[in-house]
Amino acid sequence: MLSKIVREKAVEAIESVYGIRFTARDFQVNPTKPEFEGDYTIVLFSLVKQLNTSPDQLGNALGAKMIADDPVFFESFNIIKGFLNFTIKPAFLIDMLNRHYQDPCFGKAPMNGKKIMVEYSSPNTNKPLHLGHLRNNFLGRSIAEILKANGYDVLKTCIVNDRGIHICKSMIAWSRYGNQSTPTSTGTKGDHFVGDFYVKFNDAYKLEVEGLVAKGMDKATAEKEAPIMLEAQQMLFDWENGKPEVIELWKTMNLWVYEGFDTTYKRIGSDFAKTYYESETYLLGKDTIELGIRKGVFFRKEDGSVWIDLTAEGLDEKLVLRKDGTSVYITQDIGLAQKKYDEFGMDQSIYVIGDEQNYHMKVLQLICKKLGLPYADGIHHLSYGMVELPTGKMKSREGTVVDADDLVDEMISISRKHTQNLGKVNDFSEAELDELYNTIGLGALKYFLLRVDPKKKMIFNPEESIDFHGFTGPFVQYTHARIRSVLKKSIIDSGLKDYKLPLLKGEKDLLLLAEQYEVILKQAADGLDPSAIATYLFQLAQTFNSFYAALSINNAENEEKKQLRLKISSLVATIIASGMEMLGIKVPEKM
RNA sequence: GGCCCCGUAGCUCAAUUGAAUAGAGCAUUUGACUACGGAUCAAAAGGUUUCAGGUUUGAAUCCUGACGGGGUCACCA
Repeated sequence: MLSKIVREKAVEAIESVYGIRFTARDFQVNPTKPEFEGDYTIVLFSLVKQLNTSPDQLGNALGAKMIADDPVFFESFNIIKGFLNFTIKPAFLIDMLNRHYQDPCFGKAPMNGKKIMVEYSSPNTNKPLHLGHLRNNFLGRSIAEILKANGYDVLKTCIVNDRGIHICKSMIAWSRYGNQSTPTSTGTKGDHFVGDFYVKFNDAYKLEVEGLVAKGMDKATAEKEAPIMLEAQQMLFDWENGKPEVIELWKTMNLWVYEGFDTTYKRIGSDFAKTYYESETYLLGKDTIELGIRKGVFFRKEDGSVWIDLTAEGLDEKLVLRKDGTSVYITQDIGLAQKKYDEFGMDQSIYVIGDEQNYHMKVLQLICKKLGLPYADGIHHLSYGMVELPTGKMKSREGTVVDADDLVDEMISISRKHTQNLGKVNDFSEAELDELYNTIGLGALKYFLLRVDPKKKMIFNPEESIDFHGFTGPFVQYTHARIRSVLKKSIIDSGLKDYKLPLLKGEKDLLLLAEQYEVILKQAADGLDPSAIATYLFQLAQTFNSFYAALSINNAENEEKKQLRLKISSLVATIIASGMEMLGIKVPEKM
């Protein structure tokens, strides 16, 4: 961690020269901009004021002192307009290179004894997964990997919304229009099969409402009185009362969906240590509500419904239990939070949920805090933005949803086309080719969704397919394959112990960049932000490709340079493989 | 309407969380394979960071206001 080392050395130097102890946060240390000479820069302005001196005076005093104290670490310094730039001696970088050039654990932290739960995916069992779910799945999976690399004991969980009125809608539609067909009998993937009936329900519902309105009923009443809707509500009632044929149908249809989800999850690489089903947890939380009433956190209105008053916190009054005693969404979440904590006792719990639920999650955490629950502070909502089309939000009712399976298929088929055009893997078997197409197609898709800041909504244009050139997954994968190919042509010996030649720009750039990997990993974990890694890996790959074009590796000027560049290449490939793994993306040896 | 989020090149995104001349990719134009992989590299062009004020040595970043876009305010989940 060069920036940290420079910072610490600066703190010491200031103390010994001026007798004042600063903390590391009082001033900034950045990598030096390429147009200036140096590797790391101390920004002097914030110090000047408190030390009552000029930037030049401070810079000279600090620079001289730091070089005198650490002549083996710092080579030189210069001051430009309040910026103190240091050049680092190669020895530090060479030492790092020797230790880590093929170390898969480079940059990762040792176990810290903390347990984190990451809940993600959380699908409904009434329709297939779409592009928004993909962002959720990739984010959740990636965050889990990043936290693991930072020393946490990570537990991936998923809550399946397998119950409720929306599920009954598919069931009603199938009863009415299904004619006993099944995914097998129609050759349809189970989740799509059920999803189609969900659409059928909405079509039929719309027609019935229109019919009632035509007969003179007002729209709001018609929406409540449409026979198909009443049927669905009756079915939900029957389900809750355990009516055998309803439960039977529900089980059958859910099974179809799970088979479909399973296939998709396997393809995209989502897995969970524990899956919760809402049908098994929706009654939880009621006793917590009772506890809250006793504690005075909640209050009961005359009609029997239970509420919490959050107006003091700038929010509203929020219902936590219906007047008939049944639970609402938040009641279940309160219960599930408790259950998870009872089962796993984690220090933190991360919910990967879209930003349309910001308010809900705020309320959830606030309630847990007011109840004095031990896990309240550990709740963290990883709120991500919607994936939108150029025309706006995706809407299932308007058929403007980008289906996950379709998109994955398309990505794989594009990667097949590209690969075949290039014709570099003619020695691959059919099975190897299929795996390669998968690796590249999914790599492009995952990288596309993970390279932007999770908090921001992003736009996906289905008209233009996802790119395979430039700032993309395949670019990074290509760089890895290229390095592996070069490395196969030579042997790395154990030399370089006393490397004395100066480092060329391309060589030093890569070493400095590689050195930052550890900091990037930490940043990604602290900010729950995989895009930090995606951006970094692209920069690393790009820097390598420039280096590759400018300097020969296997035909270097001498053996020492050759070994240096082989090791640098190996380090870069190691970091790419490690970083891509955190994004859930595989890297091929050849492509 | 209340509350929350967002507005950066033609398009999609960055900017080390307040620092030096705001960076990439795509698209456009030009150049580079008998040196290790051209899914690459080198270069050109593209910006009043929505607008108007303010704080600061320093603002895309912080504050105020306007304009534009989105989310949310269910006894739905």
